[in-house]
Amino acid sequence: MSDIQSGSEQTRARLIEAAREVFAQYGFQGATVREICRRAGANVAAVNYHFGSKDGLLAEALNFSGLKTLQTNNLSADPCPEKRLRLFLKDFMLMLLDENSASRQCRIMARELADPTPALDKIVSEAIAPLHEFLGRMVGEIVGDKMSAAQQLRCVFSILGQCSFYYHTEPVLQRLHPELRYDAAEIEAIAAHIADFSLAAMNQLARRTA
Amino acid sequence: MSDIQSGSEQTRARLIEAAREVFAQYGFQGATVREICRRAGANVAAVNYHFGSKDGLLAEALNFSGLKTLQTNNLSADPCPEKRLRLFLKDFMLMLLDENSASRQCRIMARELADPTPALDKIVSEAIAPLHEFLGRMVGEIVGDKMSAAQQLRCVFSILGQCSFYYHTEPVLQRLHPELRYDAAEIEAIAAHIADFSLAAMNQLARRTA
DNA sequence: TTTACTTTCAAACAAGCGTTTGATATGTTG
DNA sequence: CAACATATCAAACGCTTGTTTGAAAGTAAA
Repeated sequence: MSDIQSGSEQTRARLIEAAREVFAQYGFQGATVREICRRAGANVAAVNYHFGSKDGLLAEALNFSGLKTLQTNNLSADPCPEKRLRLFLKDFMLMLLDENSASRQCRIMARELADPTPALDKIVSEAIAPLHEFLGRMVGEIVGDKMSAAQQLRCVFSILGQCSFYYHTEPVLQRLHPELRYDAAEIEAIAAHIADFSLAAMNQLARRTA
Repeated sequence: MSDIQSGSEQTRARLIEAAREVFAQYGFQGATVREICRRAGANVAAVNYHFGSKDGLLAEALNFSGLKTLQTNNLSADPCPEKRLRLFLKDFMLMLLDENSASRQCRIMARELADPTPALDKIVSEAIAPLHEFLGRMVGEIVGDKMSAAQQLRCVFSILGQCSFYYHTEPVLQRLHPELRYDAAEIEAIAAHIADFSLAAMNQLARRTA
């Protein structure tokens, strides 16, 4: 502990950072321990020494802080739930589509959905379940008591479905609409559309059943 | 050709069928040639003999006829575009979520999105692009000329996003709502919600800009 | 310095992968 | 029948994988 960090802690941190890159890029199956160690400048045996196994490294590489701060900041942003939904969608889509450290976490999570490993349990309980509850409360504020719980849940799914579509369909859009790029302006336009579309639907459906 | 099929053709067919199972279950990377041949009751060398390679087998295992007939049947079902959208969503969600041979094709396609191989080009050009155009025309009939082309495209994405969400999020729902099962009644309820939600949104948005 | 412990490393291990090989049946054709 | 092309097979090839090993280097206290 002569330096800021012990050598061991530095290696651990570099391995975790490299693992996030490689897991996000290739998925758990496609990622190789050797590539992670190469990027971290560490020996192949380092992963098993510090994390026990490749699975152990994945568990430590997960990080949901970005998603959590997004939600806590949103709650204190505005009293109007419609405005909070618009704000949430903008931040969420930027996190999902813009290239940043949080989007890498999203990539890892999305890959777990397509090809679950034991890490999916942690992802669901610590990230997805809170997100569903967060959006559930927001939808509840918007439609009031004019919808059943099942209807409200499906509205949450409709919102999340629209968001995740743009994420999943990126390789398709590159082939069908190569002129379309996910720059900041485009992402905000997408978020605005999802907000318009979803609020229009919820208001109309709440009015109809009222 | 003494029998109904030559022995060679039978082996080919069994390999393709087994490949669809295994690719859908494990993805292209996770699927092994040995497992496919075991299920087909064929020798390990059979894949390379009949299809050249594992990639070649995947290319032959793709089949979009279910998706195509769904669209052609839909076009002649009803003159009213709203009703056609409802019908399409019911059929599409049944294909996506109910267990049948078509849903296996969807699994293979979805896995290609998460982890593209050269087969994605064929999937996009032969299945996804026609589907986007099909829905684009339907949305155009519904909103008329009250929306820009970009807005209409985003409405198509909103509809497809809601559909694919229920597919992608199945492993999550098993953990969060284990009581929820994708039986025929539930799938039809989901399809009806997506139709209600999307038609309410499109009608409201078309009215607003008009 | 000696001792004990932690961390790194090159090398190897065992298992699994897609693919290839050459022999062996199988069926068709002259 | 003989000759030939096709199809199947056990076996092996070359390579990559996650993991293990035992020695070497580094670090800290006695």
